[in-house]
Amino acid sequence: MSEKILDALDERGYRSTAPRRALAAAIGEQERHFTAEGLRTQLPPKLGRATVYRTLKILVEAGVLCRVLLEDGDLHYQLSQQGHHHHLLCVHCGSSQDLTGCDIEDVLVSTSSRHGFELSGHWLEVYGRCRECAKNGEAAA
Amino acid sequence: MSEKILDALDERGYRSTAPRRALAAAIGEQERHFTAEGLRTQLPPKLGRATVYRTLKILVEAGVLCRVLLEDGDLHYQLSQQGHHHHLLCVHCGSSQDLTGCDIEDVLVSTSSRHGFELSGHWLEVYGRCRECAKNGEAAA
DNA sequence: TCAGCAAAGATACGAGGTATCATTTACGCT
DNA sequence: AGCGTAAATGATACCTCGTATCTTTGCTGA
Repeated sequence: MSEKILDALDERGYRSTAPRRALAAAIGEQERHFTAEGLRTQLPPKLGRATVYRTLKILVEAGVLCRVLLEDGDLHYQLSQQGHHHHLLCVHCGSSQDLTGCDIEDVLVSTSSRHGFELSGHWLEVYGRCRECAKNGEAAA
Repeated sequence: MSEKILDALDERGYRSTAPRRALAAAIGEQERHFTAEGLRTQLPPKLGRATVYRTLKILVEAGVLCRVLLEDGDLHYQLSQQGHHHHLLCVHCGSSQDLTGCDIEDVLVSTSSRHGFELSGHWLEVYGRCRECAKNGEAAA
């Protein structure tokens, strides 16, 4: 996984450095969406704060990572599908799945045009319970 | 307009104070979504920063205001329709319209359930050009 | 191998927001 | 109307997240 990240950097002309390799490795180990500061705690303290933020920014621009907006407004990061997609965020266990084949585009276009609105983009996050938590929750919720 | 804000506070048992009346009046005058700091510049400097943030928070919880997420990640506030709705944000002139009668709910429910996901909420912002800007833009864009 | 430029790390800064706490003020009660 | 109490305020300190600056380090192509 971390190789894919490093390759993406390489392709864009970014240099391969020790801090970036450490970051790529750490990101590869994340099982969930994560924050910049959370990631930092899993890295050598030597690795500067600015470097973490700089690298995350680059990776988002490169499409390797995407931002995830949690229900409480916290901004997290996670490995991304290429291209446009949305997230199903489980409010119970915190997991997330990517929602590809998003058919809301069509609805949005037609709804917007009814308002005379010429659509150029949108941001959507979906909150709820994932399959696992919904199943377990039937008894406990 | 500001009376409606004050009434909403009263209904919830909040006291009517001079700072709150000033805030309500200022909010009533906003023609667009605004930020906490932007609002503050239109208020007597005497009025504390904490008071502004505290009051905005209360008003969001009361449903009087809603948060608007701009495309660049900035968080703004604006007077809200009661209940669930979304925003059409014009990236050109900065205006916003509320999008009621949102038919994406149905699409979301069915799409989510295909993933075994039990939907509880969502956050959607739509970006594009409003009728005015689209019209003027045909020549200039 | 070494010059040049990208990147790192340290640090300071800034925005936006919250916690604390002493003082002030609204308002229900009599 | 006056009073006691709890709520609200304003000042201030603090926190988080992120960016700007600047010197030093180190990757990489010729």
